[in-house]
Amino acid sequence: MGRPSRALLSREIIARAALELIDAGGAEGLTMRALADRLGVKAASLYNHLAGRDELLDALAELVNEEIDLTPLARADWREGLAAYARGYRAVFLRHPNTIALLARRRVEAGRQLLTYDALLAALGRAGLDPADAAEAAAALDYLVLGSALETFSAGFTRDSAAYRPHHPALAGALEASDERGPGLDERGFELALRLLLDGLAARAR
Amino acid sequence: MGRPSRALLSREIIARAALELIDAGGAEGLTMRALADRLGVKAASLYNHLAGRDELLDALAELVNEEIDLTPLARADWREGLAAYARGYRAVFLRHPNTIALLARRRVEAGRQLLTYDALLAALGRAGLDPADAAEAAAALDYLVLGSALETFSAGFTRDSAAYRPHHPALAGALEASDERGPGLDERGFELALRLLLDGLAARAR
DNA sequence: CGACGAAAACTAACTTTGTTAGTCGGGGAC
DNA sequence: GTCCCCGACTAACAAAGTTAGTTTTCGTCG
Repeated sequence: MGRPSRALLSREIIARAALELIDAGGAEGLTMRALADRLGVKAASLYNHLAGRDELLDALAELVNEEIDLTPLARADWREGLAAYARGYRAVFLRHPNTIALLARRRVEAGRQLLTYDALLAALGRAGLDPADAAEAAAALDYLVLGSALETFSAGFTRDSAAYRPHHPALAGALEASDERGPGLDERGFELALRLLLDGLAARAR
Repeated sequence: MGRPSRALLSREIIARAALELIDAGGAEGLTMRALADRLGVKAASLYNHLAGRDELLDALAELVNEEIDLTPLARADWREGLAAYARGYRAVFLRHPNTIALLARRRVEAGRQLLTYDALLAALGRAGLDPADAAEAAAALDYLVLGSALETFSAGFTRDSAAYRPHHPALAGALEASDERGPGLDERGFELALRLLLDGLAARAR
C-alpha cells in the first residue's frame, strides 16, 4: 500500500478511538489489534504515532483529563466554584467508568495538572485560607474527588436490602432507610462529603 | 515428577507470593511464569489451585483486604474508632502501593465487605446518625479513604517549590508554606479531610 | 524539475504471556 | 493389594505487544 496521500492516524485520533472502544467494550477490549481494526488500519501502523501501549494509555489519560472542566475554579464565589469543579470531575469518570482501572495511578500530562492545582490553590486562597492550609485542603479535596470517581459505594449491594437483615442488621437498616430517600445513594454520599468539607474549610478560613 | 508427597501450593501460598512479587517489582512483574518461578514450580501447576489470572487477582484482593484492621470499628468511642479504621485502611495501601492499579474497582470477597460495612454503619449509628444519614456518611467515608489510599497528592511536584513560581504562583506559595510545616503533606491533607468529615458528622448527629 | 530522505502505511514474524491437554507418580479409600 | 484422584509435570496453542523490513507518497533542497 505504501504511504497514503493524507495520514489516516494521529496520536489524538488513536486516543479517541481507544476511548470509544473502552467505553463500549470495557478495558479488556482495548488491544492494539482491535484498536487498529476500528481505525481501518493494521496494528503495526499505530507504532508510527505511539511508542507502545503505555504511551497509548498516556494519551488516553490526557484525553479524559481534558474533559474535566477547570473554568469553575476561576469563579468569584470560591465555594460554588470548588463544588462545580468537583462535580464535573466526578461526572467525567461516571461517563467513562471503564477507564478507571487503566488510568488509576497514572500521572497526568504535567502542564495541565499543574494548572489545575494552581487554580485550585488560588480558589482556596480566595476562600481565606493561608497557603499552608490551602495545600492541605487541596490534597483533601483531591482525595474526595478521586475516591468518589473511582468507587461506586452502592454497587456492592445487589440483593434486596431485607436479605441482609439476618447477618448484617445495621447494613440492612441503612439501605432500607436510604431507599426511602430514593435512588442515588452514591451521589448523596458524595454531596454530603463535599458539603462537610467545604463547610469545614469555610469555618477554618474565618 | 508426579504428585509430590505434600502439596507445594495452595491458593493462599500463591497469593502471598504474588503480593511479594508485586511489592518488590511492580504490577508488571506479576506473570504466571514469574510467580511459578518464585514458588519453585511450573506455571501450569498454578491452575490446579486457581481458575486463572483473574482468580489470582481475587485472591490477592482478599489478602490485602484482610490486612485492614476492622477491630477499631467496634470501639465504644465511635469517632476514634472511625478515625483509626480509616488510618489503617490507608496504611495498608501505602504498604502495598503497586497493588492499587490491579485491585482498583475489583469487588472484594463479599463476606468481608458486608462485614465491614455493617460495622461501619453500626459505628455511625452509635454516633447518633439516623440510618439514612448513616448510609450517606458511610459512602462519604469510603470515598475519602479510597481516594487517599490511591493518590499521592504531593508526588506530582518533583521540582523545588520556587521553580513553580513564574507560571504557577499559588502552587508555589502553597508548597513553600507547607514545607515549613515539615514533610508529610499527604498525611496532613488526609487528616484534615478526616477531621472535617467527622466534625461534620458529629454536628449532624446532634 | 528531479533526486532524496523522512513519514506512514503495509506484511511477516518474533516474544511473552495466559491457558489447556495430556502424562506421571504417590497416598488414601475400599 | 488395587484403584483412582490429586497435584506436580511437559508440551503446545492462541492472543497480544512489538519489531524488522518494504513500499509509496510527500516535502524539500539542490
